[in-house]
Amino acid sequence: MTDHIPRGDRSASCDELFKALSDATRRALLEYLVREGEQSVHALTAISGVSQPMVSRHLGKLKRASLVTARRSGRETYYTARAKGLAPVVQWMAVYGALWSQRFTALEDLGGY
Amino acid sequence: MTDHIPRGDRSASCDELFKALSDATRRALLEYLVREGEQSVHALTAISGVSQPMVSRHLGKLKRASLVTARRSGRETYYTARAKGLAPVVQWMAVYGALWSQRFTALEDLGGY
DNA sequence: CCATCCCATAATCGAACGGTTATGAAATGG
DNA sequence: CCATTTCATAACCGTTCGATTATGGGATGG
Repeated sequence: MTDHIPRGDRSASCDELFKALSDATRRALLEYLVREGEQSVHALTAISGVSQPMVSRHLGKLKRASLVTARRSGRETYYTARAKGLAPVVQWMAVYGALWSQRFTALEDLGGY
Repeated sequence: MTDHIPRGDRSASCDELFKALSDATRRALLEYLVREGEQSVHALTAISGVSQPMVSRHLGKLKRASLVTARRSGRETYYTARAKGLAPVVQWMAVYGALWSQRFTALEDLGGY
């Protein structure tokens, strides 16, 4: 409330976000977390197709990009997709997508071409 | 009309798009094209902060990602931001952003900033 | 014509990246 | 306790990437 500008420390920069999303394996992990909810590294490794250390590193990047959060319980670490993480990218798309459509008067119906 | 799914041949894959958007210089070029409209490589080089060959290569990537089009006129090449290029990413965001918001019932301060 | 301008490509370099195996550190369970 | 599970980190390798300088090839204009 005291905070009009929501540029919190947990909000990643657009650059970091786009970089995090630019890898297919990372997106697959993220998509799985979105669809299935909180998952352990073990479970994510099972469906990722890459080694466990690689999964950990990918999750680390997603975490640094504020796209996931980690919860440690015993010897397992559970990762969860973070809701507000995509906000900066959504905003970027809104700004440039909007200007874009506006400039071209939306002769594109997104479905028609 | 025969085509319900907008998966046209000129539409780049999500992977290619995210990769194209993952570089700050490339995004700056794209943003400039969106704001200022069609520009020559010369003009883009002037505002990019990198060398002309690098601008050409960045534009090449944006073009391969279907985010810009090129028009050659004499010895100059004019690049234009392409409206429909962002569609796959917008769709991706819609799908996962939606599920996300739904799951967390949030999207709370997205309007705040 | 010839010098010039605009652009693209080639060669090259260092940094970053995705991936692997090996190792180590906690927590769990028999 | 000791073996095992779970995860993270380290060391390493090949590839990709961003960026540079150098080169070449078309248009342009004196």
